[in-house]
Amino acid sequence: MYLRCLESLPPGQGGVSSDQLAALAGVNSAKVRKDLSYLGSYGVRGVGYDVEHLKLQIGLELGLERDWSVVIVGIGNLGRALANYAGFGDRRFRIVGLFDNDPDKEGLSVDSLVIEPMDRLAGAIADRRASIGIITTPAPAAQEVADLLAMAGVRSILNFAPAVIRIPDGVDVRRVDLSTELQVLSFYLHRTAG
Amino acid sequence: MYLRCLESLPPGQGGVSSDQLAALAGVNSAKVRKDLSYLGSYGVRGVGYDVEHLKLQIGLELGLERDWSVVIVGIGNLGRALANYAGFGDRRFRIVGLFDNDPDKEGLSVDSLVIEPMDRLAGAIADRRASIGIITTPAPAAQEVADLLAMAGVRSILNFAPAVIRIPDGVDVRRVDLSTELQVLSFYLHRTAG
DNA sequence: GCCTGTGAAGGCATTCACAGCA
DNA sequence: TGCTGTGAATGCCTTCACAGGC
Repeated sequence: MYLRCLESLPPGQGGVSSDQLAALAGVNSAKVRKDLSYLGSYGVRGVGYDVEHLKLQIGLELGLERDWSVVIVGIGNLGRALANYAGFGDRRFRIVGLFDNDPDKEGLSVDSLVIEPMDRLAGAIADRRASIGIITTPAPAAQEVADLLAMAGVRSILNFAPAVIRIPDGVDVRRVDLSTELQVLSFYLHRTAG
Repeated sequence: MYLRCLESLPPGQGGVSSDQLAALAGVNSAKVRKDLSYLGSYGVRGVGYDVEHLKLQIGLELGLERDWSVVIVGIGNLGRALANYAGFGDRRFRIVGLFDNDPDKEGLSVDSLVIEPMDRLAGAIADRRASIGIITTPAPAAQEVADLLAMAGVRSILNFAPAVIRIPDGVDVRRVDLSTELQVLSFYLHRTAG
């Protein structure tokens, strides 16, 4: 988030204080300083942080100095939207495969990639060295897809299916659940008089 | 999340224990009990919780006994995907408006709704009693859209734009940031070797 | 015997507050 | 004077552990 805030700064701006960054990120300035202190002591007392240096250091810490290859499984509306999504961090994340179990979709192309059948998934992950898998299937298929991904060597999964999936140790999952987000909003609306 | 887990249970299952629910949700059983205890004492010692009753109570707490009207601003790939998204909680959330500032998109229809220009946004929110707004614009437009939404009376915002937006008190924002999610995955991959 | 409800303990993240340095 | 870096204080969330009830 700090990286994003730094990138939104005008190019000329050489330095930034924890107060400024806190305002941009919507957090407390002490938190900014403590967070950034984990990277090392890159700030200058009385002055602030050097924007370019900080961007570089955060990028290094996040592992953004290299590209990561990504496969997407489940090419419905959401999968297609993600495949087209230009916002994937300056192309640090390269999409190298689209998979769907619907034979009718096989061979259709989305953003210069061709949709492949599920039986090619494991081979493709190995061949193309994919380490991230995105699941955009319906909920019932999510666990099976996660198993396939993990088995084939994917070590990080972004799960958009509305289901909790279980994976082996060493594989990391993050869940993005649109309908849960809406339900949380519903809760707040309901709470604050409604 | 518990609600989702309960809904995934076979219809016949009358009761459920905190241990079972914990396994489904991927959390500690003490946490389940503590969380559910905020709803009231609906469990029976030695037995567990009644599935149907629990679903009802959670739904009530979340404000899901009524429908909420939603507008989506920014009808690119992601906005379109969300408009089509059948998974919006059993239609508890009704999409009542699609808006985009691109004149070429005006009048196009998506899932039985027609894309409208931005100058109709405020009127539509008032007329159709929308209380939730979804922002799927590019980052630079997000703040302006958020201001418009808040001004027009929307009280909850789901922000998919990769930007931190500032809104008046009384308006609630949740952020879903796909590229941040990927960067977090990148961090873990980077961390755990290679 | 089994499972809930909950005080108490523990752990983690945030914030405070200020010493230290430019 | 201005702003960082960080111990100490705070507060929150999670987990433990067990009394209480079926």
